[in-house]
Amino acid sequence: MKKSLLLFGLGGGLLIVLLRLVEYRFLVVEHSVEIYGAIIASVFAGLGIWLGLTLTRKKDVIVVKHVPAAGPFVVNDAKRQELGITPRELEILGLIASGMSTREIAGALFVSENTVKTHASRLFDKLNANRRTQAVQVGKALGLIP
Amino acid sequence: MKKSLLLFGLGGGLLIVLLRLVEYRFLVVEHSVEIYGAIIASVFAGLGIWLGLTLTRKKDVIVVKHVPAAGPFVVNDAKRQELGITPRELEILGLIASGMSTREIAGALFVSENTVKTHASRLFDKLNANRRTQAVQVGKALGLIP
DNA sequence: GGCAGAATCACCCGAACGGATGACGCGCGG
DNA sequence: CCGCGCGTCATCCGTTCGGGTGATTCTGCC
Repeated sequence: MKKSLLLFGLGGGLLIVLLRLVEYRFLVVEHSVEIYGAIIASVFAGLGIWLGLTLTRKKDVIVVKHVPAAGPFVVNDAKRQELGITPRELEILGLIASGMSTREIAGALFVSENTVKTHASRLFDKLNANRRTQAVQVGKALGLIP
Repeated sequence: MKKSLLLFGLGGGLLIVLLRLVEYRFLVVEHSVEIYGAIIASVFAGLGIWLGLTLTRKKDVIVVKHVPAAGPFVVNDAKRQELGITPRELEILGLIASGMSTREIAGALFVSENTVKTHASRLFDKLNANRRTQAVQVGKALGLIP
């Protein structure tokens, strides 16, 4: 924090000196005072914002309590069919959401990893996802998984 | 927030006009440019600080969509600290859960991908996860994320 | 004023994942 | 019977992840 203030001060000083040095070269023309002022204003406004942010950061921390969830989950079958997602694919989605890897899923379902990958690919396609985490997120949003 | 910006702009404009009006009355003396600049700098630095503060206070306005009886979510801070998970790591967890890739997260937080990877690694460590989907699942189970 | 915890960034490597494509078998309905 | 949807399996290739290590800067706190 001290460093921030120091930098701010130095920056300000430097800017003023700098502007002073060039004022008769580029800036002092008819009515240039406004321009000069505007530049200083902009720069210092920016610096001020930065300083304000730097000085006051670190304060979030939210408190809370846990929310017990809703009733028993039922799949949104309408949505499922609407998107053309097959039961098997939905099954894979569930397992993905539970944090399992492709290999683990293959093992659990007694199929090859390639098969799981294929299902997953088609699933991602139908969900407009290209990452499994994204697929999970979308799946939840659509009520396909708990 | 829009209002803040508006006020800021208006204030700035007014100040410039004001300074312009009085510049030949009180300020234009020998070497007054520095004084003029310093005043503007100070004022705008102050304004910037204020703006920065105003703009960034209160920023958690998450969603909570169509879920039936679930109250607004709040982090299980006890659990967080118990596991030694830092706020930053928790932030990364949230973004991961929302389906973002490492690269996207890096872009969103204005840090390098390496940094995100480091946070994620430590996070997985603390959550005993070795896949991001697993981390998400565990995180949800512990009430760290919605 | 210095130490401990964070946050930041970097590089490497092997494993996992995602995308594209092709193929085969099976059951069901026209 | 033939097509179609579904489930199954495969290979290739490029990208992303995860894990390991190390280093530097801030920042909070005693």
